[in-house]
Amino acid sequence: MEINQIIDNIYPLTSKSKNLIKETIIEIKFPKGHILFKANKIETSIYFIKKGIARAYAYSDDNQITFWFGKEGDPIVSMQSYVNNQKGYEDVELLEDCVLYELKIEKLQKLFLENIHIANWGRKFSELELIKSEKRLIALQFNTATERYLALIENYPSIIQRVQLSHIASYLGITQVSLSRIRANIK
Amino acid sequence: MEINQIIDNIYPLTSKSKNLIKETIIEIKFPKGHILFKANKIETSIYFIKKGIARAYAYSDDNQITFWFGKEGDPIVSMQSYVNNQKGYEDVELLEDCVLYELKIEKLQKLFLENIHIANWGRKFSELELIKSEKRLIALQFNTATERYLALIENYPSIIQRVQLSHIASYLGITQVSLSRIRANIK
DNA sequence: AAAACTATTTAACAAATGATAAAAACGATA
DNA sequence: TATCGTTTTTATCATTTGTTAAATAGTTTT
Repeated sequence: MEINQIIDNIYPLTSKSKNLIKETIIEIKFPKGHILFKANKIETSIYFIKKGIARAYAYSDDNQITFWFGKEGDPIVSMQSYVNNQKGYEDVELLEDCVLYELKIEKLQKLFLENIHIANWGRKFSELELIKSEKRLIALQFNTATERYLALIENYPSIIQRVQLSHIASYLGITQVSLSRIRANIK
Repeated sequence: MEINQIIDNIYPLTSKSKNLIKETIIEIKFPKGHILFKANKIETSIYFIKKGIARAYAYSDDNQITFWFGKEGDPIVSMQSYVNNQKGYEDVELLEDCVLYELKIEKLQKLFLENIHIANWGRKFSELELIKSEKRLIALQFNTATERYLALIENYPSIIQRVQLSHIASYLGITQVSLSRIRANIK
């Protein structure tokens, strides 16, 4: 997805303000398997996905638990770094060859203080992420694993083709074995 | 908690900007049991809790599931109304006699467009709520019910005195019976 | 195509949680 | 204090999910 559309989908800006954001952005490619963010590190950039798919995961004991997927148009953000300038707890791995738009957090925050339209764009950005997070939280609390799996393939059918089931299982809050069972029961 | 402190805890403002927000705020009291927000309704206000405690819940089949608690200093927001001007899915019930600060969403949004400091205050507000939501999500996905219960009483010991266990159980994503079992096993 | 490696499914048993009902504890109030 | 209503705990059994290991399927490499 092109950067103009990504920016405007969050909150439409005049081309003047949009250009101020775009001047801080560079396009950058990474191969499949690249680790974009490392846990326990303060990240200095956020990204938007032009092409590709990524996951964020953290460790629980020895095993990785995926808690976020991003695809074309989605932002990749270490919230602890972005909001509090603190170390994040997640790795982000690219699951396909990716083309990303990179924004330096420092430059963006400078724009927030200088340009009210961009400040409101940044406000809207967090508001939309908050809505996503809240919906995800409620799904996890209200729905069974089977319901969450059906909702996922309903909302994003091609994820099954693009992401391996072990990652999807941990995203759903269950083991891979349990997901396999659920898939067998649905048919 | 006083409104000046609540505002400054989100993002410190000059007294001039802070006064613009404070001019839109009224203090208002409600008795225990009052239903502040109703599901399937567009809410026109957000609140901050000066004194008291509240919960948000929604229905799953016939039973209420609590997915949020708020205490002194916390905001009470129907995110769907606040962000998208759409109907929310939650009721908010006051669990004690409460003193609240009320802000009309419309007035606040007008200030966001007029005052860059307030726009950044609004940005920070959502960012902080987002961090809370993400932490909650990860706790739900990573930790067992027992761990979530222990973390809750660690972070907020007095909640056991202020909120009945059936609400806490659904907040933790388990039944009341299951929570009772967990509590019996801990001792 | 065979071999090596990885991902997914299946099986068997253990542990955690859900559902329902009854008992006990707690609070409010007459 | 006795009674009524509500909340919490306990008990029992069913269901779901976890754990471990082995089997199968799918991919990549040689």
